[in-house]
Amino acid sequence: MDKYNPAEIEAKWQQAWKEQQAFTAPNPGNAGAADRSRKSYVLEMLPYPSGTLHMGHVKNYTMGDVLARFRARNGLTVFHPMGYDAFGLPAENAAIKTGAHPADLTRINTANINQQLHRLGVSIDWSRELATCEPDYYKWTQYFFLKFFERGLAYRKEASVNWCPSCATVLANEQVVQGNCERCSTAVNQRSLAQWFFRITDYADRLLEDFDLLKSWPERVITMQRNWIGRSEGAEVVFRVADLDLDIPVFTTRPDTLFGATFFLLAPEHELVETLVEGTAYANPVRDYVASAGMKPPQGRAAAEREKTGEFTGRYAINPVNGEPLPIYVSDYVLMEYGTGAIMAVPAHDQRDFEFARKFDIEVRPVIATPGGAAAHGATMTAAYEEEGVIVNSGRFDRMPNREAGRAITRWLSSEHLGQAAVSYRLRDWLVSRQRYWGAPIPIIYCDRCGTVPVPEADLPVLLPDVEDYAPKGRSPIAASEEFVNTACPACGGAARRETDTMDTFVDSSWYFLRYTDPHNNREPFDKQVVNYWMPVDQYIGGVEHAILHLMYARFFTKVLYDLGMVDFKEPFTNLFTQGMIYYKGAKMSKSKGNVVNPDEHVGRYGADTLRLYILFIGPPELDVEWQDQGIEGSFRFLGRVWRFVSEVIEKTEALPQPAPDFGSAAGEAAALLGKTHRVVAKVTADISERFRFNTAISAVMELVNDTYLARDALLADDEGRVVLRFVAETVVSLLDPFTPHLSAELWHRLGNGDIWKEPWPQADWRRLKEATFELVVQINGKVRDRLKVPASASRQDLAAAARSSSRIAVYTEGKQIVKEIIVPGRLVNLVVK
RNA sequence: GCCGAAGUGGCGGAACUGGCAGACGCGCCGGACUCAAAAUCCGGUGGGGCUCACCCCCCGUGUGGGUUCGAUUCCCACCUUCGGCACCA
Repeated sequence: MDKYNPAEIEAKWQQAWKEQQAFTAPNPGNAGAADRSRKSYVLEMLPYPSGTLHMGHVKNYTMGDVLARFRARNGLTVFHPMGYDAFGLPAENAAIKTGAHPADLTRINTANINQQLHRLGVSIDWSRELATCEPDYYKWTQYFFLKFFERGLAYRKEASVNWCPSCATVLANEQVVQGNCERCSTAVNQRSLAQWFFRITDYADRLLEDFDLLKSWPERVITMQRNWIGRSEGAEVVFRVADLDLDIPVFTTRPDTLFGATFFLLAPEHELVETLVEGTAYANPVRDYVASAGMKPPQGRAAAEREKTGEFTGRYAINPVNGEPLPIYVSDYVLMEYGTGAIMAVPAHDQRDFEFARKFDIEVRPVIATPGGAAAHGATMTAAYEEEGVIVNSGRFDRMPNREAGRAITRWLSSEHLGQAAVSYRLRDWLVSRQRYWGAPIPIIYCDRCGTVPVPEADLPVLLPDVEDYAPKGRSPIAASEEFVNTACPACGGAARRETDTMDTFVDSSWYFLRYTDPHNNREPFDKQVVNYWMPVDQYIGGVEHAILHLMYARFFTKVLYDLGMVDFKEPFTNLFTQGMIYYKGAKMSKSKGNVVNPDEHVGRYGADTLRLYILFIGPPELDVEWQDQGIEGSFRFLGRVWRFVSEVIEKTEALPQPAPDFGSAAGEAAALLGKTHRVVAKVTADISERFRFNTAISAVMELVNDTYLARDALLADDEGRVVLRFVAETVVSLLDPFTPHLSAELWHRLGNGDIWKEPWPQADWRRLKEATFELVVQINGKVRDRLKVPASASRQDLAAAARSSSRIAVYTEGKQIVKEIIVPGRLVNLVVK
């Protein structure tokens, strides 16, 4: 018997898969293409090629591979492609440091990751491999930008935007975490710049509605997106400024409190601030206030605990419901980015307004009383009343429940043309410009005569030019390339300049899953029939850190493409699984903390199969788990145990009579082991397909191997036993295949069979699942007092009788009365005694 | 502050619909094999008590209550940890 040598067999089978193109999935119309009802698109989030794969990647790709291999062996045509999210800052920053070209660095890194993925043995259709930084990919990213532009979904505007001083580029709202850059954690500040946006806000309602189309998305991911979109229903109400010919609309979710408004607020950035104070004595203090608000970092301004500040403008806004003049203040707790940048303030029913009113000594006027009681007194209230209640002090709306009053007031405003029902969103348009080098150039040309002109489709791709210096200087490095910038206007032929910003790399990854379906198409981004055949993705797997960013952008992109008639589906990812992180020494693995476990080292020492097995055995895949250095040793030992057991079976069963005898006569230990085998088949199948519980699937196979070792000597004694052992060996090898494909391929072959990845998945024989006897638990008053071996066929009466006649039970029932019997067939009998 | 997830042996974790808590693995202890060691195989391993021959009893799933014949599982309150959002009108 030779020793388990993972290095040797893994190289051998990886070579075999490569030569046979074992995991190539043919497109419709080609030989071997399956009926669409049998397709399964299994996808893991594509890696950013930053040098090497880390353990999170190993977990992600192993999980995807287990599903892909499992589904393939269950008769599905599996589509399992891979690519690289290859544009982005790390390569560019490395280029700045070393002087190498980002393209060269990226090529080295993607090649390395390709090698690592091959060494992991993942069943990828490599014929569809792509990198988002290749011109034949980003040509189509630019093409989509033009399509968005045509539809008015890509637009340029001057706006206050997030600026990361360290990355020297602007960021989308989604890429600012707690006021810091999502990538480098530097504090983000605001700059006013002309930038390109995608109109994702137009799709806010559809992004919300279509959650209904998503199956098995984790609730928390949907909740995070829902909160991020932040839809609020309310009303827009127009206030007129006294003495000036000016109307200012406000958005409110509480039209029911309109009669309680006692002042009015503008955001410091509001365009009418200057108009209100110009030429008055209030001008200078207000201007000073606006200027100081602009200096504050946004996260400081957003602190709820901060004391309210503001400045009176000397002007008054007329409350449309009662004609009352409300003093207009400027305050930085009003955000220009939300609603209209102006609010009516109702201190009695909004805590923020309440704090402001107390500080500036403004009247607090309650208009909602507690449901059965009275309204508070504005002068003595210590906090705003934000609960539901009954309307008071509001003229003819008095005594209405407040929610109903809100609707009635909105209707009245609408009929008087003073306002209407309105919806507001927290979601902002997606800022896609980046002032960096390593990304897809935005295909736009600026002409003095013709204005903003899209690059004609025939001229795509707009190639990224080579430049001398990649260092960020607050504008894109490609702006330094005269050759690139200066061009002819496609409309008039006159001198014009190219846009020099590149696109956010999240644009690249918003459609890569579509390109996989038709990656070599050079006439269009993909063939419509082909994309509709493979899409949507049946199972998407990735980290929860993309809950909002990538997953929302990709959903948006897909909806736009649907509207363009390019795809026939509205959602890209039908099922989503978000994996937990791997911790080490109590913390996330990170280079700066120095607690990184390198996958290559473990593949080198134990082999890929051991690593794959261990990373799934360690715990439930959706939870964060702790990496244990000694734990992987156990997985390696287990595979050695499987290897020795199967090798021994091969030796001892060579001379078996052919054809093999039927199991029908199996009895005793042979029958017990057969039963166990079928139960394990059923459990592993269910754990993989229904629950994603790979850890318990693996432990079930371990149990089977343990049982087999104990029964081995007895079973080797006769032919019938040997036949059973051989069956168990084949089943173990087959069940492990999704987890340890190299080991299984090798042992399956040695057992005298063909290629295991082409074999059907084992089926549990339902007749053998049931055990002949079971252990009946007998409880007295809920405490376990005895266990009895009883036949599985025993009736309820039999169980009760068996329980009562137990000598151990007699001790507890003697001299007492059995007041109740609870009988759970197949499990227990509980006797309640008094 | 609001929303969500999680708290089980020395450690990672299991217990699927309310029914034997601790499967499986790590670690540790003991035995077999060996001149010896490694590897391997077998057994033990929540805490406490006992007439400790493994018979039996008590306690035990973050804390305190509740529902139930019976609760890791359901309900209420609280504590801790981790994620998300956070002056969004």
